[in-house]
Amino acid sequence: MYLCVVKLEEALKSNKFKSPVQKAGLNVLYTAWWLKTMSSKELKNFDLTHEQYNVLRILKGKHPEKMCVKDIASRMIEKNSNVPRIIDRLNNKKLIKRGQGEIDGRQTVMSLTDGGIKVLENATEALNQIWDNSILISTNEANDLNVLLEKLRIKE
Amino acid sequence: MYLCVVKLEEALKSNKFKSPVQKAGLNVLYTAWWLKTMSSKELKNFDLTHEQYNVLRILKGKHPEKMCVKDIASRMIEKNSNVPRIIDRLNNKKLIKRGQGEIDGRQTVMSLTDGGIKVLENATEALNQIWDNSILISTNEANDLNVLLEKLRIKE
DNA sequence: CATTAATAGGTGTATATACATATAAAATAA
DNA sequence: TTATTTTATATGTATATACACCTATTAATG
Repeated sequence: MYLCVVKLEEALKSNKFKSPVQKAGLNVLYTAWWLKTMSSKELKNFDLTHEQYNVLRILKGKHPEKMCVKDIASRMIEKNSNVPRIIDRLNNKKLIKRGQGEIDGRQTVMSLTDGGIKVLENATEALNQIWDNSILISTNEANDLNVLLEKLRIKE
Repeated sequence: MYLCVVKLEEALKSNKFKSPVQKAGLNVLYTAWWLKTMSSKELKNFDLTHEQYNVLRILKGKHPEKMCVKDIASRMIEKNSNVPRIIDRLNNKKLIKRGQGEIDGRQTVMSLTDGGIKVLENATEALNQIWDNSILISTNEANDLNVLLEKLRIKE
């Protein structure tokens, strides 16, 4: 199974990398796909996509305060996510409630419903378990990884 | 601009991470988005998406040999890519030519056209330059990153 | 105040992802 | 050889991404 492949060379059936730096970039892309696929499989049990889960998690951070679309968007991992449409789907499933902003009439504001909180809690527990069981690096290694990834993203 | 944000805490406007390991996972996801967005902006100049470029690059690896859909799919970074449809678009743009497999009649086989080679070369040059200018880690750091990412993907 | 500019969000389109199902050819078993 | 299973690919659908453009407000400016 693809999810168990370790070496990037095996995963991409290639060992022609321009440089260790290019390989690291491809390795980040592949690892992200690996993480996302693993998470999505679990979230499917809760009828959630990765992005829908992400919006619920963000709303939880301010609960019971309401948040507007822009605030949510700025906290998404993938910044080009189309939040209004993800919101639509969560609203259809009654996991959030949505209304007009009272101070600023342009804003659409939303907050979790009780059902949304419940689903989020269960999904989070399942997801944490999957990550704990599947990501077997040590805390020190995780810290090193965080340093390197942030170094990678530095632009002068 | 988002693309210049360094710290994950800033990027996600959050500093509530369950653990360094969880943060590392989110960091991988965010860094992948960062890399993809940067690359896509450049590829747009060549009327290519990231995935279309990926297929061209894979075909180049065997050129002038033909490759079938399955072979291409197995080399994609994102394994759930729907290769037949990406192929369709490359074929419409005449960057590849497509035909029936001669040995195995089920297969669709394709290879780069001269135009495809040209576009790929130009896009690759531009992309390499962007990566070289934007990813400023050292070779040693890249090697460390590769080790850590592969460690992260180990399942028992 | 009236006009103009900026902002928040909605909507449309092309492409991609994730996954289920369909179809035809090939491999295998009976 | 015929029937069955497997394999390679195509296709359909729901959701997401990336981005352009539209509308309603709010903010800024003369």
